[in-house]
Order: sequence, then structure tokens, then C-alpha cells
Amino acid sequence: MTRVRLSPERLTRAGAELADEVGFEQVTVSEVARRFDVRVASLYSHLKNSHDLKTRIALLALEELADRAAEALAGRAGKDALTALANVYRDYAREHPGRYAAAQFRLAPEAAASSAGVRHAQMTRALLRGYDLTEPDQTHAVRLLGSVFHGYVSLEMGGGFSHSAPDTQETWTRVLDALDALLRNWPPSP
Amino acid sequence: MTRVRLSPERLTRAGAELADEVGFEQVTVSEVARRFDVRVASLYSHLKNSHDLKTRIALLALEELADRAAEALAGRAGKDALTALANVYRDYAREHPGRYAAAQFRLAPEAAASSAGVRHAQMTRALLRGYDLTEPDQTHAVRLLGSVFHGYVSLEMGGGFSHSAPDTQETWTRVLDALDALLRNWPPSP
DNA sequence: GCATTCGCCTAATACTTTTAGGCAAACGCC
DNA sequence: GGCGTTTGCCTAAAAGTATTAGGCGAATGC
Repeated sequence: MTRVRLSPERLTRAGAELADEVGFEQVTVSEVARRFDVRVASLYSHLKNSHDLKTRIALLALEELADRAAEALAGRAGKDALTALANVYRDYAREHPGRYAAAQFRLAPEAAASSAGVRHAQMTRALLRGYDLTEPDQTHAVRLLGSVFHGYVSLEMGGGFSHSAPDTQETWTRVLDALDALLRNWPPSP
Repeated sequence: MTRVRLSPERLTRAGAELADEVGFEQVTVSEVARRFDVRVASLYSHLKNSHDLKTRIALLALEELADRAAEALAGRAGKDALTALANVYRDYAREHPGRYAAAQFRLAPEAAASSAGVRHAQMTRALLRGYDLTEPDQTHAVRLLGSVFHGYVSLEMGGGFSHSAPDTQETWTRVLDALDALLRNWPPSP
């Protein structure tokens, strides 16, 4: 029997594909083993445990997402940049629902700190340079944008906006218009 | 041996408590059985299966949340109502993290349609009567508010706003200020 | 008090997760 | 090209969860 050449990276990629097919919740060490046609126990030389696999998938998704975001922001500013960044999240979630769910996986604090998660916050800050916000309002705005992007995408994917009129694409466009208007006209603190 | 008097309702409540203690993901038919000191198989006369248990917990959470929202909105309007409704979600998530996670459980379309989920949308609509929005902008605004509430709460709970300055309470207040300003000054469509 | 119902039990099967220890393929070296 | 070492995948086994089938006794109703 020739060997299969497993590695944490290959297992993670397979896990990510599996997540997109059946959902992140259903990702299982056993199923990944099955896909490589090896015994489950064999994966445990490459992965600490099931949680480790999920963490790695989450980190992969965060990186991919951050890479896409960086590319989308390059050379854009203002509303153009806002729209581009927002669409990165929405499109990624549509193309890779399992990975997107993985990106929400609760990471241990140290893992989170060294993840691409921080790049995301930095990029949203970069976006805001096109608007006229100073601290602490800039941080408030970073958090608001993160909330809207994540909240919208997650409700839309979850069927929260049941396919009723008006269609979600229209809402998405108008929400981005509204956010742009809000950022250009951020209310002063009282 | 005297009987324990199980029922779907009691099992659901126990499951909800379990969710708040260990997380919705970790809710297991076996653990619920353990809490009633009965055999796992005994639960299957009251529940179709594990998925059924989770669905029931989700429906319970949605109802509780809708009840709280209805109470919070009673007698309030405008920004007062906006703040009250927003705090219902945030407070519920803090008091009952497992139930809040359950409320995001993907329901089958028919279950979703007959759930309290629709009440939530109606209440957000009611809130918007205090602002001057007509269709389809009202629907866009309903979706925006849902996204912000859910997105903010979920990121905050997930540690997304790593305990850095400024604190999340301040951001929350300013975000609600910003949303109020936005709703009072909704940008016309282009 | 007795018959019926129905609720919880035992038993059994099938997965998934995880650890321990074995054997042979692959690699590095002469 | 043979030889030893490493190491990668295997078998074995234990523990936990999900689920179904069928039994027996407690609760209920007359």
C-alpha cells in the first residue's frame, strides 16, 4: 500500500470543502478520513482532535476572507470601498457557506489574536479613512460596520429575510447607501 | 419506581437551561436524560429526535424574546422604543446565551413560518412607525435593524470586540444614536 | 378491583471521538 | 543497492451519543 501523504493543511482544506458541502456543524473527523480513504485514527497524528480541525478551518476561512478584503480595498476609497468590502463578506458567504460559518467559530483568545481576525479590523479602519471620523467614533464605526456586514449576511443566509419582496439585493444596496450617508454624517456625541 | 412525568415541554425547558450552561452546540439528548435521571431511550416517546429537541428550544427562545420585545415596546416610541428593543436582544443574549444561540437555529420553512419569528419582524415594523419611512424603505430599515442588533450582539458575545477601549457599552449607545439619526434622515433612493 | 394504556426500561445497533501500540513504507546514509 | 531509522497509517479497544424495538409495571378509568 502506498501512502496517502496526509498533512494538517490537506486535512484542513478537505474539511473546508466538506463544510461548504454539508455545513460546518456536520464536519466530522470521520468523514474527512473517509474522503482520504484512510482510517480515522490516522488523522490524529496530524490533528490534536476534532476541535483542532475546526479551529484550523476557521483560521483558513479568516485568511481567505482577509485576502479577498485586502484585494477589494486596493485602490478604492469612500463608498466605492465600502461597497467592495461589504460585498466581499456577502459573496464569500454565498460561495462558501461552510467556511463562512467556520469564520464565526469561537477561537481561543491566543488563536484569535494571531489570526487574520485583526487584519479584518484594520481593513475596516482603512476603509474609514475615506470618511471624516476621529477616535473614538472611528472605533464605534468599525464595530457598526462589522455588525451590519455580519448580521446581514448571517440573517440572509439563514433565511431570516424570507424570500419576500423587496428582494434582498435591493435592500443590500439601500443599506449600503444608508451606511455611506451615515458615515458621511456621523452624529456628534451628545 | 415512581414515574418522572416527562413531557416535550419539560424536556425543552431543561434543554434550554442546559444550553445556557454549556452552550447550545453541546445540548445533547443524553445529557437532558441524565438531568431527569432517566434512560436516554425514554425521551424518544416525547421527542422525534435530537433535531426535534433543538428545534423546540429554538422556538421557546424565539417566543421568550418576542414576549420581551412586546413588553419593551409597549408605551414607547421613537428613539426610546429603538433603544428598548435593541436592549431586549442584547440583554437576552447576555442572560441566556444558549437560548440566544438557539434562536439562530436554522428552522425548517414551515416551522419558521409558524414561529414567533414573524412577531419579531412585526414589532420592528411597529417601532418604525415612530419614524417617517414608507415602503419599500421601511422593509429595508427592518432588515437593517435586524442585522445590526443580531450582528452586534453576536460579535460582542463571540469576543469579536476584544475587550479593548472604548468599551462596548459606549459603542452600543453611540450605535443606537447613529441608527436613530439615520432613521430620522433616511437617504432618498438615487 | 380489574383491564387497559402508556411511560419508562432493557437490549441492541450504528456512529463518532480518542488513545495505545504495531508494522511496514519511505528516507537518509554508506 | 542494502541497511537502519523514522514516521505514517493500521488494528484494537474504550467511551459517548443517537436511535429503534419490544417488554413490564405503574397509572388511569370504569
